[in-house]
Amino acid sequence: MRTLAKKKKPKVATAKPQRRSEQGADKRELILAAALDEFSQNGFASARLDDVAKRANVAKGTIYLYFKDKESLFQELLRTQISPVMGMLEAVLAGGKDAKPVPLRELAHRVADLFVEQVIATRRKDIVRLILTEGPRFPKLAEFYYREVISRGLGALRARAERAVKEGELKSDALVRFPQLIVAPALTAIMWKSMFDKFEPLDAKALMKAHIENLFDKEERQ
Amino acid sequence: MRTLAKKKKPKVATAKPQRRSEQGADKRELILAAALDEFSQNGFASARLDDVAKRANVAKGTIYLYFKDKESLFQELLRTQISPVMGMLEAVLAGGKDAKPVPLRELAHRVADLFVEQVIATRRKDIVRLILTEGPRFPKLAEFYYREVISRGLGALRARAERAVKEGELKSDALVRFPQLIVAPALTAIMWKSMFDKFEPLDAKALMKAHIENLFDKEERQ
DNA sequence: GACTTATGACTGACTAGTCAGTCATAAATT
DNA sequence: AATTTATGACTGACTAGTCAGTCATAAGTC
Repeated sequence: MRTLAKKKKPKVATAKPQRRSEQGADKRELILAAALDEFSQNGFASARLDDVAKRANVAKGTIYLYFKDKESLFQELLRTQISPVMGMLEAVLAGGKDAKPVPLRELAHRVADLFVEQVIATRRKDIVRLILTEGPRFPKLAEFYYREVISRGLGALRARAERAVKEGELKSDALVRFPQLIVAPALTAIMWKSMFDKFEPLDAKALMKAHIENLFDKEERQ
Repeated sequence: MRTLAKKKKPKVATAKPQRRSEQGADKRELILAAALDEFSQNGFASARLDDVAKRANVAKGTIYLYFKDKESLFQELLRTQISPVMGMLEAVLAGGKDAKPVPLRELAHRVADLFVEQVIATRRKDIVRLILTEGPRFPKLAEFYYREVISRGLGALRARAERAVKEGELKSDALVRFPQLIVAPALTAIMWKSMFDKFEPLDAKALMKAHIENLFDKEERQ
């Protein structure tokens, strides 16, 4: 028995694809990509690590050099893949914090565009779907997401909605009480695309646009 | 192999809790109820039929007297539990078909109430969640739902929205193009309740009310 | 710079455990 | 006693996780 095998995670700090097999895209990334495919196709329980390994062109044991077990691989996948989006989201929400205040309506369009382009149109939508579908069975994950993504995102939206009410951009406080209403159609779009798109394709961008116009248009129609 | 086991379904027509063990709620129903618990707690793949049997106070073999296999049990569960709701829904949507036309706004409130009371507040919300989460892995099921529930429901909503536009109740055709927008928050509420309710409880009824007011309120504000 | 030794990333056959589905037998019913 | 309904021990397919061994490369030695 290898006495040190416990906390392995080699190269965690370097991030360089070093030595042996120079084309060597980092194995870790290969495995994560393969895992996304398998998990989003089969769900956590039915996904086989043998298949992940095969897809990543790696032996099964290699997975265990980089991840403690199946669940760690899964959770790490879901955690790491969202942070870039959160970064962008925060940038968008912050934009206009200082100088001229961007109207909430404009902000909503930007957030929607970001979401459509960076999530719904990419494989990240599968990440979101996995969180929605497997979340209830992984309390740690649900808590992480609530803390890091949901409460932050909705908190920011709520703050902007509050300001919009004060400044007269919004007449109703519905969005302050339920900022979820701003993003609800985005979730619906994700679920739709993964189940019903083959029967009736959905234009997510148009959907979000129509939704936001619904929320704001009438405000301005005197 | 029992040659008849294929299309078994004993007593399928009677629907009476008959004979033996007079407290005897029909075994079939017992099994379905237990299955809902296990499946919604663990998902299809991780749910164990041993546990379903235990919960239903029945031997494992008994399950196979009533259902062909695990997947049949699952699919039948999801199919049968929604039809009563569809019945109610159709009643609501038909109400006002003949005499005085109920405004779409009023209709939306009724649909929302129905959904909140009959689905979100009950164990049926778990049925919907299972459909959303497992649907992609059961194409037959997804197709069934699209055909029997989604396209019908959205079709009805779309027709009413069209009329509302013609009659001036709605200024925008957004709801005609995307009737999904009417129900999106309901799905969000279901997902929220199963993942985040313990961190931040959501008042689904108030959410739906705020949403519908958002959609219609401003139309009428001169 | 050739030759030897050391390293550790990588492999995949193997183990131990799980669970859907079966079936010989028993109980209940008619 | 014949038939229907129920039981639960059992089987076999499947898979997460392990670990002894391999080998490409790096480091040390002359």
